Amino acid sequence: MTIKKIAEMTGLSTATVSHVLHGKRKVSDISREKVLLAAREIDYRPNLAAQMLRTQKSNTIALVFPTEESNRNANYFYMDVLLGIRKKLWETDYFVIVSNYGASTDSERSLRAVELLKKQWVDGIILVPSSRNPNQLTVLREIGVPFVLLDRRVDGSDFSCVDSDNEKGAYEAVSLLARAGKKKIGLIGGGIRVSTGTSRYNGYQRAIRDCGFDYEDKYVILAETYSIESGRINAREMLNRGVDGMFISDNVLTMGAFLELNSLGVKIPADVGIIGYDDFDWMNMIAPPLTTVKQQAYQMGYVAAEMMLRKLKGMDVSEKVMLDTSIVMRKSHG
Amino acid sequence: MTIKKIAEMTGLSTATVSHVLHGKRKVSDISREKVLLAAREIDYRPNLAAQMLRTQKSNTIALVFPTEESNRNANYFYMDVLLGIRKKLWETDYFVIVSNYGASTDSERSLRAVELLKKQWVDGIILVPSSRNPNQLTVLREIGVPFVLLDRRVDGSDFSCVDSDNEKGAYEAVSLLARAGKKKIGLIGGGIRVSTGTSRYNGYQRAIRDCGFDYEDKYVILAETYSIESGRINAREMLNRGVDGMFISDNVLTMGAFLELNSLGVKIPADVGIIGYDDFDWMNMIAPPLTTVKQQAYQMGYVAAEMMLRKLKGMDVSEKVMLDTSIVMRKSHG
DNA sequence: TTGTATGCGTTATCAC
DNA sequence: GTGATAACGCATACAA
Repeated sequence: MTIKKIAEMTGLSTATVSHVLHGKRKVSDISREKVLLAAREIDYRPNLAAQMLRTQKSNTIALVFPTEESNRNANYFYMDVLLGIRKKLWETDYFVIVSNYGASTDSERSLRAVELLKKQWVDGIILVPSSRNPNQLTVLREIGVPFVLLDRRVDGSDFSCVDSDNEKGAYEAVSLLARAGKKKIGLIGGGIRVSTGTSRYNGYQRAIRDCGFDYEDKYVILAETYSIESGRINAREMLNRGVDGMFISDNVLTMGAFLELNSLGVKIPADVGIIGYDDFDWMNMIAPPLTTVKQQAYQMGYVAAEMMLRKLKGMDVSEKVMLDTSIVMRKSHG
Repeated sequence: MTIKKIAEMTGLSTATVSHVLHGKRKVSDISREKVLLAAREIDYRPNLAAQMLRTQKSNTIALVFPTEESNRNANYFYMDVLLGIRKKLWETDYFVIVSNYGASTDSERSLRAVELLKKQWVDGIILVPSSRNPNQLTVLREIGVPFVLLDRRVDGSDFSCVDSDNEKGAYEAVSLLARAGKKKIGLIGGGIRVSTGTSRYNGYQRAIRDCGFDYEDKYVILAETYSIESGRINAREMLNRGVDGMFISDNVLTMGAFLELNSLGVKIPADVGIIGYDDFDWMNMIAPPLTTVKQQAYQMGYVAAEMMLRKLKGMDVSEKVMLDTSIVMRKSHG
C-alpha cells in the first residue's frame, strides 16, 4: 500500500519510486515501468495525510457561506455556486469542504466558521463575507491562506473577488419597469450592510434619475430581515406609499410581496408591476410568471474556483471579476 | 505553533504536552496549567495532517450525490440534506467534503466519484446511490470506510440507510386524490431503477386497490428522463389516456406537467387534480398552489450524520431509518 | 540515473 | 507523573 512496499517489490529506492509517481527528476524507462506495474498491482494510493504533512498542502479548498433559517431559497443559490466550484475542481485533484454560518449578516459567526478552518488545514477559502465591513479583513489575513470573496465585496479590499453586476441588474430592472409605463417605482431592497444591497440600491437610484423621475426616499424600503413575512409587510407598506411598480432585490422578499399583492387583490402587472431577483424554474409557473434579474450562480462558483487555483499555483494577483446579470423577461413587469 | 514548541517553553516533554491537549493519562495540575498557558500564548492549533498520519483518521466525511443538468431543483434537495449534515457536524470537529456525480442513474459515474475518495482519506461516506443494483455493494465494501446510504436504498443491502417513507407518501397522495372525487388516477413516476421510484410506484398501486379501483397499466408512466420537457410529454400522454387525477412523483416532472396542463387549458384541479413531490416555497405561489408530498430533507441529512458519527465511534450496527413523509395540503388536488 | 537519510507534527510505547 | 523515542508515509536535499 505504500511507496516503501513498491520499493521493495521493484528493488528500487523509495526516492525513485516517489519520482516516478509524482516527482520531476529523470527516471529510466525500465525503472519507471517496474514501478508503475507494481503500483498497479497493489493498487497503490498515495497517503494524503503523509503528503500533506510533507508538503504542507491539503489539496482542499473550503466554501464558506451564510445560511438563514427563514430563507431556504437563498441557500439554493449556493448550491449552484457549489456545483460550479465542483465542476472546475473535477479537472484537478482538489476537494471542496463546505462550511456555513448562521444569520447572513452576522460577522462574528462568519469569522467563527473561518476560524475552524484555520488549523493550517485548507489551502484556500472561498468566502461569502457577512458584510462590507473591512474590519474582518485583518482577521482573514491572519489566517494565512488565500481568500477569494464571492458574491459580496468588502470595502477597500484587495482580496480577489467574484460577484455579479448587481448595479446593472437593478438598473435594467427599474428601466424596464419604466419602459412598461410605471411612474412610481419603489425598491424593496436588502440591507446595505452587504455590497449586493448597496449596489442594487445604487442601480435603482441611477435608473430612477436616468428615467427622468425624481428620487424619493419614501419609495425605498431596505429590509432588515429576509423572510416571507418581511416581504409581505414591506409590500403592503410600499403599496400604501402609492407605487405602481416594485423592484424587489431579494427572492424571498419577492415571494412575500407576491403573496401579499395577491391576497390584497392587486393585479400584477396591471396595477403594480414587479421584478424580482434570481432565477428559479418555479418562477415560470406562477401567474403571472415572474420577471427577474438573473445572476450566474454556477459560473460564479466556477470562476471563483479558477481564481483560487491560480492563486494556489503561486500567482499572487488580486483579481476582480464581475459577472454579467441579465433580465429574464416574463410577465410580471408590465 | 507545534507541540514541540510548547514543550520547549514549558520545559516539559512533548509526550506530556500531547497528553494535556488530547491524551488520557494523568498529568499534574501544575504541568497542565503550564501547557495550557503556553498553548494559548502561541495560539497553538494541532496540525491535522500530522494527526491524520498518526491516527489514520481524517475527521472528514463525504457526501456524494447525483446531479443532473436538466434538473436544478433536484440539486436543491441535496442542499437541504447538506445543511442537515452540517448542523449535526457543527457539534463535532468533523468536516464534510462534497462530491457529486453526473446523471443520477449512472452507476459507473457514481463509483468513480467514490473512487476518488478512496485515497484512505475520508473517514466515512454518505452516499446517494445511483441505483438499487446491489452489484455496487462489493465495490463499496472494498473501499473500507463506513457507508451510510441516503434517500435511496440498495436491494438486499446491509448498509445503514436513511430514507423517506416514499411508499406512504405515494399512498396518501393517491388516496387524497380519490377522496377528492377523482376516479381515474394516473402515476407519472420516476424510473424504478432507484428505490424511490419503486416505493412510490408500490404506494400508488396499493392505494389504487385500497380505494376500490382496478389497477391499470395504462394509467402508469415511468419516466426515463427527468426534465421539464419530459414532464410535459408525459402529462399530455396521460391526458390522452383519460385520467382525471395525476400523482407525479418527481418535482421537475411536476413542473413540466403543470406547464403543459396550463397551456392546454386544462383546469387544475377541476378537470384534473395533481399532486407533486417535495416541498418548495414557490409552490405556494403558483395558481393553484401545489399539493405535494413532503420529505424531510434536512432531517435526513441530520440523521445520516448521526448514524455516521455512531459508526465512527465504533458501533458497528446497521441501521435503517425511514423518515416520515407528509402531505402539504394546498389546492391542486381537488 | 539512482540511493540515503532526514524531517514534516503527532501519538503511543516503552522505560523511568 | 514524566521523558525519550519510534513510528505514521511521503518528498526532497544531498550524495554518489
